Amino acid sequence: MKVKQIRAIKATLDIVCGKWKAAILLVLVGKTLRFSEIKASLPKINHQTLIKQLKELERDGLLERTSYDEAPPRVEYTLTEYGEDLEELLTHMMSWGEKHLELKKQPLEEDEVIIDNFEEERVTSQ
Amino acid sequence: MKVKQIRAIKATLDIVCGKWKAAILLVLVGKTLRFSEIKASLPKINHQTLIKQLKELERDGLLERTSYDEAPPRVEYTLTEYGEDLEELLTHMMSWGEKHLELKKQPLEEDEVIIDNFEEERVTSQ
DNA sequence: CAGCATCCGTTGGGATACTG
DNA sequence: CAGTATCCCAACGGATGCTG
Repeated sequence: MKVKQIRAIKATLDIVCGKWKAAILLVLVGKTLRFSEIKASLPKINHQTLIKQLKELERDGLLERTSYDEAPPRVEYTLTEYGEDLEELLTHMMSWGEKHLELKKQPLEEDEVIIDNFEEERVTSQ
Repeated sequence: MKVKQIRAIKATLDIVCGKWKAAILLVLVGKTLRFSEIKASLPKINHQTLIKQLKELERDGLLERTSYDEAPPRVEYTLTEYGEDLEELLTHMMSWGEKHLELKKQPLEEDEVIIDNFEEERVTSQ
């Protein structure tokens, strides 16, 4: 076992493990959205929290922020190459998570709506 | 965008995002280890913390705990099918993380030793 | 050896209010 | 509209001490 490996994994997790990080990234895949549009896609996220998480994602090089000097202000966010690369990984996580949730006898309902509150009661099952 | 997808991803992240979870899982891949052996592989982890994280991983169905009624006590941990399935995902995370770390001009040094302290100073680069 | 109970400091998400 | 500046609280990792 190499430290190298676990370091790389931790690096990934540190970036993606924020409560809304994955959702934000998914929303932005293949698109360029304004702050308000992201917010609209994630109704339950706190305004301030969204700003923080976007900043972190920007700092970590996953997305690019473009600020237009207008009134009213307009700011757009796009995934960088590395952000887009993450989609594949997120899909992978999704596959595993689905299988695991089914195992736990917590079948997911079909749901076509926009991302709303995906957290809710996480069954701690103890 | 479906709530379903992000829920599955969150389920995965919730399980894997503990500070030592990934390391513990990696150590256990393909093996059956005693508590003390896991502890020995992860010198920097706190005794109590390891117990907690193992319990969570057990609760989440990733590993199985076998307690032998002996003196001194002996307890062994093995990955379940679902735990083993995670290896592929962890490898995927590793690939992405390596690429990302290289981008950040923080090349990783080769290191053949056992998992030690892989965290240390995470360069926040701001 | 493995585990429990307890306490503690830090952190991260969230709420609120205010700016250009 | 987008962002800053604070404050708050719950949760987690970690430290210590005790048990069979």
